[in-house]
Amino acid sequence: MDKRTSILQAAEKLFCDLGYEGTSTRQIARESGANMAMINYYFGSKEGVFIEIMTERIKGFRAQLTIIDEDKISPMEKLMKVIEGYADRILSNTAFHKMMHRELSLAQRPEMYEKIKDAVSQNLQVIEHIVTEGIENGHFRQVDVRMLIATIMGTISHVATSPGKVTGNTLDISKPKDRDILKERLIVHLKELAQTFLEPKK
Amino acid sequence: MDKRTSILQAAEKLFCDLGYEGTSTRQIARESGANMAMINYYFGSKEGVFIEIMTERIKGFRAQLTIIDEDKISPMEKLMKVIEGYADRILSNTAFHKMMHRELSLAQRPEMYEKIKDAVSQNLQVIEHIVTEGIENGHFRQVDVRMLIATIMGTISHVATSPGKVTGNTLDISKPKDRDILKERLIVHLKELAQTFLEPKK
DNA sequence: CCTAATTAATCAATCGTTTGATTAATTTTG
DNA sequence: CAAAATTAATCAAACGATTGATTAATTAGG
Repeated sequence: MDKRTSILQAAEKLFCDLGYEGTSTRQIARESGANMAMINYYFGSKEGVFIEIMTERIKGFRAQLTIIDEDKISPMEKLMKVIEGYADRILSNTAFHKMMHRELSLAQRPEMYEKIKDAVSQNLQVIEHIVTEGIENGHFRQVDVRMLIATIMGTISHVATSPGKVTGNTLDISKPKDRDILKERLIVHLKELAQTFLEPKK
Repeated sequence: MDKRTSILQAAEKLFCDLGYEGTSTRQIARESGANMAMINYYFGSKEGVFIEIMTERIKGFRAQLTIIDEDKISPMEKLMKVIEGYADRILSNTAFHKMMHRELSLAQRPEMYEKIKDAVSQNLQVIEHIVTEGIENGHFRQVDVRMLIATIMGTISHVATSPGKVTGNTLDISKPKDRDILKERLIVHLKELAQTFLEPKK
C-alpha cells in the first residue's frame, strides 16, 4: 500500500481512539510503518493530516442527501429516506462521528471547525428544504422545523455516541450484530415519531 | 478566595475551552494565580483535578430527577418536568456539557469514564421508570422507551452542542439572550413532541 | 515551634518539526 | 543510447520547546 495512504489510515484510527491531542506523530509513524518525517513531507504538519482525513470523509456526505431531495417522491417519503440514510451512515461509522463531534465541540483548529460546520450546515439546509416543502404543500403540520431536525439528528447522534449500557440493557453498540439491531430500532422509532408528529390535525 | 478553589475554577474553564489534553498544568497555574506545585499538592495530578471537577458537578445531577419521580403527579406531568429540568440545566452549562460528552466519547481515563457513564445511566433509569409507569397505567402508548429517551436527551444535547449558525439562522447559542429563546423553543417543541407521540390511539 | 502552605528551580520524558544525507527513479542533454 | 542532472521518497538523528511531576527551600499561621 501507498505510504501516504497508510499514514492517513493509521492516523484516522488513532485520532478516533485517542483524540487529536492524544495522538502523537510518533504513534502515527509507528502504526503506519512510515518514518516520522513522511508525515510532514506529505501533509506539512500533524494538523495537515487531520484536515486531509476530514476533507476526504466529508466529500461523500452531501451527495447522498441532495440525491434524495431531487427525487420525485412525497416530502414524507423523502424524510423517511433521510432518516434511513443518516442513521445508517452514522451508526456505521460511530468512531468517526464521535471524532467529528469532539472537534466541533472543541473549536480549536479553526480551519477544521469551519469545514465541519459548513458540511453540517449544508446537510441541514437540505433537510430543512424537505420539511418546509412538506409544510407548504400541506402534507406536514406546521412545526418548528429547526427543532424537528435537531430531534432527528440528535436522536441518531445520541444512539451513536452512547456507551452500550446506556442505550439498552444488553445491547452493545460496539458489537456489529447489536449495532444492526439498534440501527433498525432507531429507524423504526424515528420514522414513527416523524409521521406521528408531522401528521396534520384533522 | 481559597487557592484550591481557584485552581478548580481555572481548570474547569480551561478544560471546557481547550479540552483535557489541550490544557497544560502551567496554564492552570497561571490562570488561577497558584504555583504549579500546588496542583499536585492538592489534587495529586492533573487528572486528579479533572476528576475532582467532574465529581463535584455530577453530585447535583441525580437529586433533581429523583425528586420529580417521587412527585404525586401524572407520568405525563413528570415527563414534562424532566424535559424542562434537563433542557434548563444543559443549556445553562453548555461548555461543561460539551466537555462531559468529549470525555465520554474518548473513553481514555477509565475512572472518569465510569463516573460519567454511571451518572448518565442512573438519570436514564429514572426517566425510564417514569415512561414505563405511564405505559403500564395506560396513560402512554406502547413505545420503544429507550429510543424515546434517546430522542429527548439527544435533541437537547444537539441544540446545546450545535454551533449557533446550525441551530438557527440568526440565533447564537453563545449569547445568553438567544440561549434563553432557544431554550424556550426547545422545551415547547419537546413537550409537544412527547405528548403527540405518547398519546394513546383512540 | 511545628505543621501546613507556598515558592522557585529542576527533573526526565515527550512533543511536533526540521535537518542533512541517502537512495531510487525519472528527465535532460550531448 | 549513455552520461549527467534533477526529482521524489525515505531515513536516522537531532532540534528547541513543552509536558506533568518533583524536589528542597522558604514562608505563614495557630
